[in-house]
Amino acid sequence: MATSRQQALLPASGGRREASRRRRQAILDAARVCFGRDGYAGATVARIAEEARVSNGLLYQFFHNKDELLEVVLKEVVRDWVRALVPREHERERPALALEQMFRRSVEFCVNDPLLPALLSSDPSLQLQRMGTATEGRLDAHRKLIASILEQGIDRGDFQADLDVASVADLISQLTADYSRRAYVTNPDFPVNARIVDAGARFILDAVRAR
Amino acid sequence: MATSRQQALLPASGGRREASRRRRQAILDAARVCFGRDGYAGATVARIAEEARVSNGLLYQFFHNKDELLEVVLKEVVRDWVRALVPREHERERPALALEQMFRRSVEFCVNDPLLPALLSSDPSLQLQRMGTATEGRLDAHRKLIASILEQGIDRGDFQADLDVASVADLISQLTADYSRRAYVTNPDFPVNARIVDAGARFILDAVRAR
Amino acid sequence: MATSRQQALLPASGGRREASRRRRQAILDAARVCFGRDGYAGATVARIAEEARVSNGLLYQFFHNKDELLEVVLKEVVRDWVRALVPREHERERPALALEQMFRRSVEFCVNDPLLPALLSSDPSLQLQRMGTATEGRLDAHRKLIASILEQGIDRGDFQADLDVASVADLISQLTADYSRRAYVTNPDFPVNARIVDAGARFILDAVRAR
Amino acid sequence: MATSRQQALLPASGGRREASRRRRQAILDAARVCFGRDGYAGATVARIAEEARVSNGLLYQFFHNKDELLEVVLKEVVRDWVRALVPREHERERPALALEQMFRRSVEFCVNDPLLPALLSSDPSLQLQRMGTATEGRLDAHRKLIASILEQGIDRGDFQADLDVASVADLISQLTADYSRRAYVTNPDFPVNARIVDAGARFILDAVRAR
DNA sequence: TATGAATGAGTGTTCATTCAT
DNA sequence: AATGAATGAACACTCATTCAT
Repeated sequence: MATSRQQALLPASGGRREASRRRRQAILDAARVCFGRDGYAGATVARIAEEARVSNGLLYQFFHNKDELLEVVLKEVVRDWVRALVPREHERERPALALEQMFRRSVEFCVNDPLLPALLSSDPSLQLQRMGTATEGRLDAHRKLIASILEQGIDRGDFQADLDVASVADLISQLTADYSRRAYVTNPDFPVNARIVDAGARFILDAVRAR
Repeated sequence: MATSRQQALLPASGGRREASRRRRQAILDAARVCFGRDGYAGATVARIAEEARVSNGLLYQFFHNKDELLEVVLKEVVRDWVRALVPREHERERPALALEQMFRRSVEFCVNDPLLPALLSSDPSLQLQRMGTATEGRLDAHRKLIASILEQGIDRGDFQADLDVASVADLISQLTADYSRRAYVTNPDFPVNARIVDAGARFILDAVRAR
Repeated sequence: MATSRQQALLPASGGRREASRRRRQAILDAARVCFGRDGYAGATVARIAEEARVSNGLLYQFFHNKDELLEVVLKEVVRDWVRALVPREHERERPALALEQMFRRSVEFCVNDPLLPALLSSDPSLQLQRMGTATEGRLDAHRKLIASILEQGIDRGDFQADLDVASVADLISQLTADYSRRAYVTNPDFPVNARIVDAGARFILDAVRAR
Repeated sequence: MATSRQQALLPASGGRREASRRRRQAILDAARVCFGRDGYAGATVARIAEEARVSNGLLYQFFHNKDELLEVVLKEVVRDWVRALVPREHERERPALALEQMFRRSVEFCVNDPLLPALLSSDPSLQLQRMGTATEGRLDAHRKLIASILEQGIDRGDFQADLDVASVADLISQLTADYSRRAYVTNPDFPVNARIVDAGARFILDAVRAR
C-alpha cells in the first residue's frame, strides 16, 4: 500500500494515460482501506469513490463490479505483503532469525492493513465465496516461503528433523495471520504489544527448534 | 447446538408453551448457521426466518432486532463451546493430554459451528462493537482454562518453567480458534484433516514442553 | 367518556353477559384515547388492547376490524358531546347565554377528548374516507342545536334578524371545534387559556348580536 | 404551489441541473398533495414517488428522510400562503376590506392545498413534534398580519376600540384555517360555497366592527 | 369466551449499478 | 474519460389480522 499511495500524491504529471492510471490506483487504495475497515458488505461503493476523490461512476470503468474490485484489491494486498516478508540478506543463512523476523514483519505490516488478516483467515465478512479461488491460491506463497525456511533449518540441524513441513508451515502462517489481525483490532482485554509479540516469536521457535 | 437441533426434529409434542420454545430455538439455530456462514451484514433476517421454517415477523416477537439476535446467539455458542472443552476426568492429572484434547475437541466442535471462530478472532463482520462487552468477557473463560492447565503443567515440571503463561494461553487460544475456523471453511488448497490436526497438537506441545 | 370509563372501574359484578359488555367498553375507551392521541394510522391495535387490559384478539370478536372500531368510537364521542352541550334549564330563555355556555362547555369537553375536534375538522389523520358518511351525518346535531338557539335569539330580537342561520351555525360549530382542539394540543406559541376563551365567547356574540 | 406545478408541465428543457431541480420540485408537489390528503403516517414514500413520476430512491437524494421532506414541504406551503395573503395596494387604507379579502383569498388558496389548514390547526397526523419549531414560528406571520390590520382598523375607528387584538387575531386565523380546510374536504352535508364564504366574511366583520 | 403466537404484506431506507450528459 | 442523477431490488422492521388452543 505504502508505495502505491505515495505515488498517488506525486505531482500530477504525464499524459492522459498516466492520469487515468493514477485514478485507478486511488480507487484501489481507498477500497483497501474501506474493505479492511468495514468488511465486504459494510463497505459502500459510494464511500470508496468519495475517499478516492473520484465520481461514483468512474469506478465502473475500471472494474466490472464491487466483487471484481475486491478481487483486485486482495491480489494487490497479498503481493505487497509477500514482498515485505522476503528475508533480508543477513537472514539468509540463519533460518531461526528469518522465521522470527517474518512473524514480526507481518504483524507490523498489518497494523496499517487490516485487510490481509481478514483474507488470511477467510473472514466471512469478505464473502470470498463470491469469487473464484484465484486469490485463495496466492496465499500459498506465504506457506511456501515459510516451508523453504523450515527446510533450510532442518538441513542445517537447527530445526527438528521430523517436522511435517507442510503442516507446520500452515500453522505458522495461521498464527501469523491471527496476530496480524489482532495487531489491528484493538482488543482492550488482550492487546497486542511488545510482550505478546515476543511470546509469539518464542512460541514458534520453541515449537520447531531441534532438541 | 447439537442437542437443541436434534430436539427440533422430534415429533411436535407438548403445549403451546413448548411449541413456542421450540420455534425460538429453531430461530437461534438458523441464526447460528447464517451468521457463521455470511457474517453479520451478509446474513438476512428473511433467510434466517426461512431456514427456521418460520415467518419473517415471528423473529421480532422473540428478539428486539437483528443485533439482539446475534448477541443471544453468541452467548449460546460460547456457552456450548466452553462446556464441550472442560477436561474429562482422566485428563485431570495429565496437563499435556488435557491441552491436546482441548485443541482437538475445539476443532471438532467448530466443524458444525463456524460462528465461534469468527467470534474468537473478533471478526469485523460481527461488528461486535454493537453490543456490550458481555460476550467479549466470556471469551476470557477459554484463555483462563488454558492458563490453568499450563500452570498445572509447569508445577508438575511437564512444561517450561519460564513460560509467559498469559501470553502463551492467548496464543494457544488463537491457534485453536483459527484451526477451528479452518475446520469449517473448506479450503481446497489446504484442508483440515487428521494429519494437520495432529501436527497442530504436536506443535503446541512442542512449544510448551520442558526440555 | 367520563361515564363509560367510570363504569369500567366499578367492581366486576354481574353475569358473563355483563362482563363481556364491560370488556367491550374498556376497548372503546382505550381506542378513544389512542385514536385521539395518535390519529388513525398512528394508533396500533396492540396498544389499544394493552391499554384496555385485554388480549389482542378479543378486539376482533367485538369489531370486524380497526376501521369499524374507529367508526363506533366516533359515534360514541359525538353522542357524549351532544349530550354535554344541551342547554341547561336556566339558559332556555336566554339565547345569548346558551350560545356562550355551549362554546365554553365544548372547549371544556375536549380538554379530555381530543378525538372530537379531530373529527369535527375532518382531520386527515382519521382517514374518514375509509368509512361511510354515517358518522359524518351525526355532526349535524351540533349545527342544528346552534341553529335552534340562533332562531330563538332572532325571534326574541337579541340577534340580527337577517342572519343566514344555517351558515352562521356552521361557522360557530367550526370555531367551537377548533378551539376545542386547541384546548387539547398544547401550543406554546398561543395556548388556550381563560383570556382567549373569553375572547372567543365575545367574538361569537358580537358577530350575531343585534345592533 | 400554483407556479411550481405549472412549471413542471412546461416542456422539459434546460440542462441536467435544471432537470434535477424540476424533479425535486415534482417530489415536493406530490408530497404536498399526499401529506395533505393522507396525513403524515398515512402518506407513503412510495406513493409520493409514484405521483411525482420518480423512482423510490431518488427521494432520498434530495431529502434525508420522510420527516425532512415534510418539513421542507411545510415551509414551502407557509411561504406561498403568506405571499398570497399580503393585502393588495387598493386595500391598504381599508382595513375591513383587507380583512375580508384575506379570508376569501385564504379559502381560495386552500382549495388546492389541504396541507396548510392541517398545519394551521396543528393536525396531530402531521406529528409536528418531530421537527423543530422552525415552521411553527412561521405561522405567527399570519396572526401578525391580521393583528396589524386590526390595529389599523381600530386606529381609524372602523373596529371596536377595546378588542383584545392578539386573541381576536388568533380567532380569525383559526376560522380562516378551518374554512380553508373545509374548502378542500368535500363535505356533502355542508359544502363550502359562495353563500357560506359570504357568511364567513360577514361574521368576521360583524364581530370586530365598531358599533 | 378469550388468548397471544403466528403470519405476511407493507413501510421507510440503503446502495450497487446504469446511463444521459 | 468522467460525472452524478436516477433506478429499483434489497433490507430491517411493523402491525392488522387470523387461528389453534
